[in-house]
Amino acid sequence: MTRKAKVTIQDIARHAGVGVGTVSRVLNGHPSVSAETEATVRQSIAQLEYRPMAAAQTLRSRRSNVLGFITDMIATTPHAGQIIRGAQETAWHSGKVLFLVNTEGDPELERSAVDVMIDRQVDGLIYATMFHRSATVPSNIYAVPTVLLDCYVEDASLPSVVPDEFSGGYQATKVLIDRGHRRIAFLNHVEPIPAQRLRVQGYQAALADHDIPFDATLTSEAWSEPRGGYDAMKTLLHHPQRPTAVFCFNDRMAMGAYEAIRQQGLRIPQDIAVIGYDNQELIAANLWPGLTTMQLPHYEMGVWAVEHLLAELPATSEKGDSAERAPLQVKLACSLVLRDSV
Amino acid sequence: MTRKAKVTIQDIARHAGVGVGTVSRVLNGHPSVSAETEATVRQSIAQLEYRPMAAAQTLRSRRSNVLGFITDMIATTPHAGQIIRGAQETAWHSGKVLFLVNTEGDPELERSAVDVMIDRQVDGLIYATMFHRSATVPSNIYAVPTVLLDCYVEDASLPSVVPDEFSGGYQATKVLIDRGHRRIAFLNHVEPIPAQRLRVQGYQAALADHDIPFDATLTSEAWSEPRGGYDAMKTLLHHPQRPTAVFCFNDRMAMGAYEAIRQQGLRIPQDIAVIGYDNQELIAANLWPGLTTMQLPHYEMGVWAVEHLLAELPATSEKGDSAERAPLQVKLACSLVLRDSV
DNA sequence: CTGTTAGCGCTTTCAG
DNA sequence: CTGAAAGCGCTAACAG
Repeated sequence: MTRKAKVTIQDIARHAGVGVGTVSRVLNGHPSVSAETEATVRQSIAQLEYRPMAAAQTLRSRRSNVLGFITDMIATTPHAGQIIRGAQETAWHSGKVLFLVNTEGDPELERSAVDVMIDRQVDGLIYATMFHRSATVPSNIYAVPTVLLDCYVEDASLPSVVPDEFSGGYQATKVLIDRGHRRIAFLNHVEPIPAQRLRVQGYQAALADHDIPFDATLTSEAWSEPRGGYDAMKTLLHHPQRPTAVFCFNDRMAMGAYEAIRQQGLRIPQDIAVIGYDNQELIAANLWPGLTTMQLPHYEMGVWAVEHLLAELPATSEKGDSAERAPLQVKLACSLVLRDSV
Repeated sequence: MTRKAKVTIQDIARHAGVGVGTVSRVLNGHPSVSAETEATVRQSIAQLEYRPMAAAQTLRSRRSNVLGFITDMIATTPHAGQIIRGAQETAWHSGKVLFLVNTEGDPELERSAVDVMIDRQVDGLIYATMFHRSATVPSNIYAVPTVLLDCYVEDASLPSVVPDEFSGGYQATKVLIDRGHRRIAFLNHVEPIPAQRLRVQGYQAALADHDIPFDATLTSEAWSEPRGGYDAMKTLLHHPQRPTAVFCFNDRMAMGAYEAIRQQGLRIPQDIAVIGYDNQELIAANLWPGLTTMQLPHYEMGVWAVEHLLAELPATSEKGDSAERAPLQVKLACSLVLRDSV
């Protein structure tokens, strides 16, 4: 294997008969280069297959064109993929690449992950969690432009993007209402996480907007697993005035609800309509009948995070200290995935 | 925000009263430094909270301590997470970090991803696919130490690590045989991919080893989805000599098989034992009864890939041109996940 | 064992 | 508009 020596900017300069400065200028799209010179240079670049060495650029310019992605989620959830994909694709289209570190949520690891990112001069950082929640970030993260994904800090000192759980809960409920249902049960998760609080609020708001009185006996809380959904649904099925529809906190609970409903000899959606949340393909698409559910904006959050990060970056090098405005706290809409359970 | 000036190796040298070379030496664990000097230097480093700048190190030493991870899979499968996690964690423990690029399998994108990796001086590359298959890699990948993950190139010119599908098929079948079953059906996938070919071979081998004649009427092929499993199972259930156990190509098919079995009023595992493949938590753990299945070595493949890559890297800088031995083609075992369906 | 000295490849003044 | 020159922070080769 011939050790093909690295082609440097010097080689291009020589080949094109110009100075290295000029080559650098065309490389960086600097305006003050005559069209003619630029053409020559570009040709040399193409001919010698020159590719600038990132480390040298970073050393000199202090910008790496790398974004750090720190998360606690890779292992745990199939959602992770979409978030990362959204982030990575968006970054790629801007000529950036992603450093990925999975911390499993270990604070010490998070801190050193941030340090490592800083050592590598990342242009910005994305801190993502595996489910929508309040987060505590390592303090050193403030040294780098950062956006929080699927989480937020209580003091809103960092921009963040999360799903709009309230409107998701509202929408899901409205689908049921629009189908003519009036007795709509809600099987909620037990832990007081944002999704748990907000989805049920959306549910109540939708009810209120359609003059349906809220009936507390139609709601219950359980672990958001098939088993929890099964148990909760079973109980609900014995309600003196059985609901005609049920909104489940997530698809896993819906899976359990399906089982309870089936065991009772009832049909979905004729006897009871079911709607879930999360659109976990493996469950939702494969249940019978297919589960109508709400899709979380994973991909979109990944996109937003990177776009926002890039927008915040100092356009040129030293100038324009950002206007110190309050960090955006963005909510992205969840979308309805219609199948056959309503 | 006070723009805290970067602490450089110069500052440390000055602070510790030594030359920069010495500082660099302790940083890189070079042996020829007196314990005393080293202590002083380390103290200065700690005191000034010095952290070396990666770009400068890379520029000078030509090693970035970064590994590239190119894949077509992020979006598509929940398996991806485990592979990435295995790779990332292993890399992290060796002080490396991962560049992640998802190509969706687009060859042109793959090629430029490799170029970008090279520009960034990655120490090595992992090329991972979303399911075990033969791959065609961009030719420029040969410029960097690379290991293939969950795929291989036909000419075996690159090291690769894949699951041992044959032994997995064997094991799964043996579990059934050990439970006393003799009429064991096999619901295979239709596409001629390695898993499809090898799992059934393992199945046949296990049968043969236990003096059970292979009965072709007990095997069938369908799309590896719940629907395919459902249909195939339904047919099988009308077999004049009904099987007492069924080995499904994957958990999705098993899911369909469950439905067919239930509709027939049969019980799992009393009337028919079922074993799947993939251990897709969402399905396998939540089916009732819990599905016994084979776990693919995702995490382990990630670990292996990184370890192998690191082992191949030139230990020092220029020396030791690797012995040009044939690239390893490794198979990693699948493991049994016992639940209640057998 | 350790200080000094070249650069690594590139960007960015500073003069023309 | 463009060439020349000065480093960015670090490592490695070379003298001591």
